[in-house]
Amino acid sequence: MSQPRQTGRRRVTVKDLARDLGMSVSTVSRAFYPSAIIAAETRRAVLERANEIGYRPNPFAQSLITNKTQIVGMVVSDLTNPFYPEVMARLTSLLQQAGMNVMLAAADRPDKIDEAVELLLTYQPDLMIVLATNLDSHAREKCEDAGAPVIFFNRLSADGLGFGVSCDNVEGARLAADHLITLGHRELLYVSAFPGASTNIERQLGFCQRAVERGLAEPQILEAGKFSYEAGYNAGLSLNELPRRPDGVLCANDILAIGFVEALQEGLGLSVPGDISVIGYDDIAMAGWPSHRLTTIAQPLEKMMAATVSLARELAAEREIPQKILRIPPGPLIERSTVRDRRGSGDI
Amino acid sequence: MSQPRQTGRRRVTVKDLARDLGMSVSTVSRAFYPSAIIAAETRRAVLERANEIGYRPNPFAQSLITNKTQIVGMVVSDLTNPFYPEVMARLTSLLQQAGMNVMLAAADRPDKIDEAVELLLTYQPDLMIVLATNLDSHAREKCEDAGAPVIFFNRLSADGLGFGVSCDNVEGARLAADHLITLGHRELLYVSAFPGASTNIERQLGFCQRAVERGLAEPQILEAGKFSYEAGYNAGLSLNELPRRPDGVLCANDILAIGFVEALQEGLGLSVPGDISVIGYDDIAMAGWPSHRLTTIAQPLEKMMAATVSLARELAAEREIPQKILRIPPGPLIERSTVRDRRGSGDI
DNA sequence: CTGAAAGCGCTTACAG
DNA sequence: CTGAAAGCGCTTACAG
Repeated sequence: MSQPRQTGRRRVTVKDLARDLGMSVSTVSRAFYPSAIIAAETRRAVLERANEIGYRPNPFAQSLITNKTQIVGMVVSDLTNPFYPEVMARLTSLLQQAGMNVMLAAADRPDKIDEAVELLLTYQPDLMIVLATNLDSHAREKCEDAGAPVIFFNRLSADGLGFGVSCDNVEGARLAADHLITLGHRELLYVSAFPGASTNIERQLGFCQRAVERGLAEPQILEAGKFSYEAGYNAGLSLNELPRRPDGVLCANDILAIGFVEALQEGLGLSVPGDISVIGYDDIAMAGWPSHRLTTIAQPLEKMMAATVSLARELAAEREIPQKILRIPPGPLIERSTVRDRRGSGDI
Repeated sequence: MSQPRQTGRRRVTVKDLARDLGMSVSTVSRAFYPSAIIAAETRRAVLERANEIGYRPNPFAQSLITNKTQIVGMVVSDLTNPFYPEVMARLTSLLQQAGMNVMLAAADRPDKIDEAVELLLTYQPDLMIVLATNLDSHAREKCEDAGAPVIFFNRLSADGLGFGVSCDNVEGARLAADHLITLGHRELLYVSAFPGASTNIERQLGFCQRAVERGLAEPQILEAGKFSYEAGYNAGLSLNELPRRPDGVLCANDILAIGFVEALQEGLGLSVPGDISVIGYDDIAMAGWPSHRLTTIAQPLEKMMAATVSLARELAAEREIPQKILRIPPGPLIERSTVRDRRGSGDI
């Protein structure tokens, strides 16, 4: 049963299959390329027999010639935000169904991501997908020089170059502002995460913009610094340092919001939504748990992933594609229990 | 700046480097193999120049000859348990530092994992690591036949074959039982997750075993069915169907415990630890959040990962290694706020 | 210690 | 439509 590993039966090659079929290797090889010129009957025979004896072209040998690897590199760094692991698994699964394989580049510290990418590049991925972190322009250029265009998922490259798939965060944040304002909130706050992240920038922009459009003062900003539970918690603890006590807040994302709310409740003894209303962004599974019941803006995840996969297919086919940013409309606002109706509660 | 992709500068090859140095390709090639026979000075010169002009051996061409790919396949399925994403990222990072690259096989449904593995196998990984899911014996054999031994992380193969790295779950669960019993709990319950998972089986075993050793009745068992928040929540809701009301419970893992506790509190209006004490297993970050403050048995994660990486290195070096299971002693019991001292509270 | 040559498993002009 | 040949970028006996 479990033979010594060495002995593992030798992989079957084109030669074996060709001999078996009494054909040349050229012909056999052609059967695997839909656009190759070969008799239909011959192709059928080859494919059938290949299946029987378990032949699959060796992708390494293939890529030596075609310069395509069917490998997509996935760059991740901080998987602490529960939004990403699921995306990662689903995306990988979809990509595999499309015949591509994903290779990972990971680093504990964002500044060490460069090395990881470099190693990955060695395998000449057809393209890269960046998740849960960012790539500086230098690293992005390195990828492109190596022939691998990069797709930024749920975030844009700082310099606006590269491909991108993300939802309309400005619009999503406006939804949040509208919800709060309509329900009578008058003193708004935005809890900011990593200041350089496009998602953060856009959400802040949409939220503030909509607030002044509707006649409120410019919302206050609290810098949490990162998209994490801890950052949200610490931000919550520092609420009292703000010049004015807010009654409605949008956090840069759900995990931040969850930490923020807990700090308000446990640390400051405030009630959410009694004293303050809080909205998140993403609609991660946890946001629906009884312990959080966080009102939030959903991400159009299915559409974002589908867009990413179809972009990946195009890119892998090496059609010359101009860089572009795909914008998906934001998901709806999901009402749960962290926002209260403050109309007629005695404010102006 | 951003030239058309086609034009990307051609990758530099051994030939280029050899010509540049005025040496043969054989010599240049040898410089990259520590065990190859080559003059020290020659090697230095080659390596230095390679670095300057950015030459790296093409791993595809290499593997065609060496039959080693430096690729480790990572099989994942359900990333819903927060225990795994971090392991995945850290492990990948460590493996990369050791010069290996990880390729992912993912599936939404566990029963579709086979296809994903098959596709991955095409790239002839040197070994496989199975995370957050299981592989049936058939799939495992397929991997081994393809020359890729498999390491099960935090779980054992159902048939006990393959390599494994996991903590001593029996011992960990005994710790939990001891803690509960010493603090005066008398009616114990084990909340079981996926019945076939070795972790689940071992934890149940250790817990029950220790309880009867210390003179208690055999603990009751509640079947949650999966390692997930939802499963734990539903199990919690069905607490009243148990013949006897437990006062101390061990859940198969943290995420299950968190769901379980929330159901008790929100659904049944019980107090934890007032009415019932609950212990988890893993010590995921979330267990320490103010909203949960879950008492739990920590996993010796660092050691488990280090053991996995060193096993991976051995396996990649193709030394003939007999299959073995690495057992790490469990981490300590972390006391937080879901267990109460019941001594002298009026029981027997 | 170094170089010329064969060969890994494939694809793809080039003839026929 | 099919086959023989060259070649992708490497490594590794084999001579020297």
